[in-house]
Amino acid sequence: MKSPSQPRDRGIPEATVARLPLYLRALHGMAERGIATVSSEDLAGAAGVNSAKLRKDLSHLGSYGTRGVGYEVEYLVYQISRELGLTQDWAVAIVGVGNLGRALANYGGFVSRGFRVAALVDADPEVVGDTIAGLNVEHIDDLEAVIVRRGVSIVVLATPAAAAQKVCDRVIAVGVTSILNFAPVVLSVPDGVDVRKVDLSIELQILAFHEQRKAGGPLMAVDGQ
Amino acid sequence: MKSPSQPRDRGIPEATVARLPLYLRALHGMAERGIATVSSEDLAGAAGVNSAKLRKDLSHLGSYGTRGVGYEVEYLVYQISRELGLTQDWAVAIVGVGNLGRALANYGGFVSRGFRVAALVDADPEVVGDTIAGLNVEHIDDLEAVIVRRGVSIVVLATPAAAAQKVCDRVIAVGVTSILNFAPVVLSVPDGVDVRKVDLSIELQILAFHEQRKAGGPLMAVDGQ
DNA sequence: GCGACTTTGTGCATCGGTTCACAAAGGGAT
DNA sequence: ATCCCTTTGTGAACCGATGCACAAAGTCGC
Repeated sequence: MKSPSQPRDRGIPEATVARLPLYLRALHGMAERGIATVSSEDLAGAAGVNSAKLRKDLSHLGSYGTRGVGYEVEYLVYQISRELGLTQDWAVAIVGVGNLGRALANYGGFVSRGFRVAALVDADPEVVGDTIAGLNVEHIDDLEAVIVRRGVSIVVLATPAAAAQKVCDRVIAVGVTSILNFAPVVLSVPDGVDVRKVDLSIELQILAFHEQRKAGGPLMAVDGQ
Repeated sequence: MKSPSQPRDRGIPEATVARLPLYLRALHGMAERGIATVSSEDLAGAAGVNSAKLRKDLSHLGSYGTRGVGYEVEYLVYQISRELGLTQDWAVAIVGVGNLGRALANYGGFVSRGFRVAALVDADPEVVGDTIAGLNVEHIDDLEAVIVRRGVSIVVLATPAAAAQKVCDRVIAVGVTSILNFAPVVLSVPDGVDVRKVDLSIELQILAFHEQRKAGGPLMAVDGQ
């Protein structure tokens, strides 16, 4: 009783969602090299995952493969893009134009498909008014107005830790529900708001942990207790 | 028959390892504010996790709490730091000094404790020889020599996608087993090498997915098939 | 010194995610 | 038209992580 070739399941597992962009990237590469169809085995290889997992992931979107053949690259690109919401474009605001914010603004790669940096905002009068990556840096006092005027729906927080929660509260107050946080703080947000965090320091610490393990475990402390 | 107050379990769950830096950050904040002891409830709150989870995480390191009281902040900071390997300092090399690499080099915050940027490497003759964040940028041809000479054990890849795998192979060849990858590619590495990846584009795509859901699900395509 | 109170550490049930392994489905050759 | 080969889609077992709920352990006041 299931209609075939239709996205049916509204509830896609979070782990699957996190991998879809990976598949999409691999597929884009294949499309560029003129590959028309791909098997789950090959695509999984390119994305660095297990083929069974890939098939199960894709099965959550619908039945888009052909048994005995594989998946049509272009079609799959479209389906995944649509599922991820990349067929529309998203206006992103970057708040905090320090080292990192500036790098993000200039880093063309990450706004490749579907995303557009629509505003830069900072508190430092020294940088407000500057043009970075073709955009005028606006003052933090105008935060709400800028968000609304530019139709921003995703905010990237690249402020100092101390300012992040405040900015976060303000953008949520004007309806933003998606935040990418680079500040090293745990943001507290109401239900319905998604926060993803990127913390370089944490990543390094995790690496250090494993590195230490490989080097022979935590040093046995000489002190008895 | 278990010795109390000793780190006993050599196998700490990966999920726990990923949260330890979070606890550590919260604890540092508390130490600075002069808080001497903290309950699992409070610490969990500050780290944004459930208190049962926090207690179970800490229990993997040993029995460092006092029932009826809580955890001693300074002591716990030390134990977690030691477990994560932050009592020694780690020399980090940043390969690729473009927008992002430069921002990372200048971003003092993330090298706060235990980490030290020991080398910057790039392929562009234009930037080789420049001084960034007090460090001389060295040429990619000298990559291996620099890694060895400076005792680098963690490499941060901030190169263009096309160059990442090559650099990765080379640093692994001279013994590096911990890599933090910012390039949007899936690195293939031998067993025993840890790679963690940070991909801004992927994070945005995940946010877009949820944002679209909130806005009423993927648009029902008008075309029948 | 004792009892009430607080908070840890953990056994257990549960859940989401991964992996295996195979039946079902399609394509292509003869 | 039929058979064989390839590859998908998925049922089911497994595995790690989560969260509840409580006994054990310790503190503090009297």
